Amino acid sequence: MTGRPATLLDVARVSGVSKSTVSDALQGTGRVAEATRERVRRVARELGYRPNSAARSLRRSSTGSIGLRLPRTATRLDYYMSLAFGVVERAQEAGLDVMLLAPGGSADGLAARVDGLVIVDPDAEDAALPALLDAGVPVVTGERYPGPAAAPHGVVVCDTAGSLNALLDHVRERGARRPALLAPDGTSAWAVALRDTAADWARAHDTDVAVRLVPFVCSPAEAEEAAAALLASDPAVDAIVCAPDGAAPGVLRAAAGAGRRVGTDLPVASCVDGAAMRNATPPVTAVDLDPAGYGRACADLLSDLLAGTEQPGTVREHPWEPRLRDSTRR
Amino acid sequence: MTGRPATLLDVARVSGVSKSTVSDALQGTGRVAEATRERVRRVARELGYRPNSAARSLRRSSTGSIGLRLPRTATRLDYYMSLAFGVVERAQEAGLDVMLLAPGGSADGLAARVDGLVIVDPDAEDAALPALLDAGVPVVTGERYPGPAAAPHGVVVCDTAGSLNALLDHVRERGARRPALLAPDGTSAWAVALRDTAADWARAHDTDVAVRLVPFVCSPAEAEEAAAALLASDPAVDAIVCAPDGAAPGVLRAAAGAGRRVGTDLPVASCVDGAAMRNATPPVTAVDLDPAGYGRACADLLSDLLAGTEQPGTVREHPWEPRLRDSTRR
DNA sequence: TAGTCACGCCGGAACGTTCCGGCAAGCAGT
DNA sequence: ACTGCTTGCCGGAACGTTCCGGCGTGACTA
Repeated sequence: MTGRPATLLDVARVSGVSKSTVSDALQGTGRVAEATRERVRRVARELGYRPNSAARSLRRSSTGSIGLRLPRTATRLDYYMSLAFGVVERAQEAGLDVMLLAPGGSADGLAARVDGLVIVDPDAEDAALPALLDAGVPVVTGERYPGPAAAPHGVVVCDTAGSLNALLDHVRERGARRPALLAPDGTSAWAVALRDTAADWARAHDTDVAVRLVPFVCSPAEAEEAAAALLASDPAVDAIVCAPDGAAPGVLRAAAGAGRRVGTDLPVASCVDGAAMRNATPPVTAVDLDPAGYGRACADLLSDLLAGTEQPGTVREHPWEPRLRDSTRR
Repeated sequence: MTGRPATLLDVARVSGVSKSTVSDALQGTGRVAEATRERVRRVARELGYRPNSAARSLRRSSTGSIGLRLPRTATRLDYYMSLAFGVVERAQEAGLDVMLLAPGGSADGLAARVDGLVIVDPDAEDAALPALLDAGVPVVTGERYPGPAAAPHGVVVCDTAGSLNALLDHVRERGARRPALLAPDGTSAWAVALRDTAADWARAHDTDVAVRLVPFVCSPAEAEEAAAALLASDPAVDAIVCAPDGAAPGVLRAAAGAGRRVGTDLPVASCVDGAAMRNATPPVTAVDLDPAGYGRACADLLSDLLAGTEQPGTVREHPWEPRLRDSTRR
């Protein structure tokens, strides 16, 4: 039982065949009589045989693992954690291990240790990304890479425009005629898409959407200030949609401060769901980005790419789901 | 530049020595003239040589990577994410890769793929843990393992009792004479330590600490209900310390509902810091468990164990830090 | 009866590294 | 000049797997 682990050769000796046959029997490759295959399997099980992954990697020149790189961000950590678990689960189904990469770390010799890479929310500012994208292994990014480097082999995107439209339509249905958007500043793909979408929606509905910029990583205090200024300068605003997570609680406070009742005369919604939305008073309507599913989708695409069952350059879309809560209920 | 990656043999050929010498030169092992060593290093750099980790693992029979297992918990995800990054950073310094393990997954053949394991907040209910602890590789747990299995080779603990005492002392300094504790139910090591500590502190200060049980994973709504009941049934309570994260916002709401002013006549503090504490109104005094540092400490102990510079059975303590905020300010 | 073919299995060579034993040359001490 | 030691380097064997070519056997065909 204990002692040095059983090798292919041990199994071969015990079951009275050659190591090649054992390998074939266990892998399902080559030509092996069904009876032999069964016997070998049984012996392997009895000896507790575990293939040595290092030897296998060496021979196959593939490591059986993928790298996962997450952004180092103060907020949204729980979102990324769920996403990471999604990646791990899907990867495991494909027999792949997941290596967690340091958010700041370099690509140093990484290509030799992973078969592929999942990079979540790639940032144009991240100096290590070009090297990672060029590491010689398939790369899937979660959201598009806005930076200057080779395009990844696969991308999984979320329909930012669609979800913001849905939110705006929703508050309009609730009677809002002049919704406002607390949008993130900066030139990230997400921020730009949000602002464009708000403008398009306003045009389509022949109205205005007041856009107030807040920091990309937005504390409730900053959001409160922005929302308070918004409500003070433009009292006609009759709904607030806020984009960065962490912003909604601040908006709620600003609304209370301005004497507006959230849900009844001021619907509030958020583009990003999370514990803070569910637990706010009142709970805030939000778009659920399904981080675990998103992670699964990334790993899924990467494993298809690795298996060759999907073309490089593929872009897949991951669905979102509105969560309607009291903050937009009359 | 591109093409198949350079091997030891390539470097050897170019620099005119044998592969053994190249290996020795690059590893710093064996006896190599300084001039030769320098030349080999230069050639290796020029050829872009990266050691093949599979081959190295095979030969050394060590994989160069450790496994990280996190609990699957709805709350505290951001805490665990920071912790994970801490593990990765420290592991990287030791030249180790970190494999993220699926929270639910089994130990299946894992020992063959990692040199060691970090298991965070091991749960007695977790059926896979005994197998993991017995996987044949060194294991470090973050917090003690309360279950029935071999003890891990290393443990990093946080001084729960000390931090709760500090919090109770702090509110007492602020004038509280009859503090209450919202404690987690269940028999986890943490929950038990908290309740015992509260009893000890009460005895030492010749007073009572009203203890109200809330779920281990506690939503603000549940905490609000518990706190409201507490304040209603025992109006003499003049401070509330809450243990599970996520509870404090509910306590704040309950206090407002009972007409108490947090910070002035009702200090509130939390045993676990987080974004929700910092961003609450008022911000809540809490114990900062420094998750990233905690993760580093776990990886640090494991790497010492792997290097043989630390004895199996070692228990190390990770320091905590009080964060005093307005919720306990007069 | 000979030729052909599929089947079942085997041997050996890789994969790229580390590590051990050994060998030649140089140098000091007898 | 012989011994003994150190220095610098090398060859080869191992690690455990996969994969390719090949070989004997029996069945089927002509």
